[in-house]
Amino acid sequence: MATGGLKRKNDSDNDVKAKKANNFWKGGLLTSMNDPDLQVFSDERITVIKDKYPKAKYHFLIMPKKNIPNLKSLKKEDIDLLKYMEEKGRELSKSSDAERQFRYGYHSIPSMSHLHLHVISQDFDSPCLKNKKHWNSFTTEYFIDSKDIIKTLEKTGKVEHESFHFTSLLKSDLRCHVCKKEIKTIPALKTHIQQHSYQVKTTDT
DNA sequence: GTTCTAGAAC
DNA sequence: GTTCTAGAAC
Repeated sequence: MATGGLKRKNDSDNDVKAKKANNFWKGGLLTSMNDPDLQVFSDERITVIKDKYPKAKYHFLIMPKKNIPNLKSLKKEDIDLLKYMEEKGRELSKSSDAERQFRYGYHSIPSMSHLHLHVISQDFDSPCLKNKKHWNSFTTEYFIDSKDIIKTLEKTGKVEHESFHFTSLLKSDLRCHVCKKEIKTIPALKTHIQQHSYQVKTTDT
């Protein structure tokens, strides 16, 4: 049928347009980098912004000015830059709240383009933390410590991993990051972690 | 990455 | 009936 062929062509055109429109958000970090409301620090090598949808009381993103799309594009020559980013992150968390526990790391499979180091306090106390993917992306091995990335890069000259393993981690059962207890739902988990709020301070360990 | 919302789970 | 999750977004 003639209309059949025409319809298919229009559909595929629309698919291409839709895909473009639907993927536009992936570049959002480049816009956020230059947003004065989000930017907290900038020098010749890096820009630091507040995460637009923070998943804890303190949640920063540290990005190189140099265009590094993802972990896979890292080269040995970037080791100093990665160390500098982590160091800046530690300074920043100390000046934000020296008593609070933080982690410094990368998502194994980030949603957005442009390499970004997460600097995130371990209270996970935020209305923007809403679902299983949010939780598991910061509390399972999906979150890779900066130190481990640097170690791997130093040892092997690259950072690569099997994506299926990490994708499946996002679907893991919810577990408290402090006491490892399994909690059935996000609302129950959010209530539960409040009782650990004193433990995610670094003063009395 | 978020928003929206259908329908699963309770 | 309400809470909660999970998949589409043209």
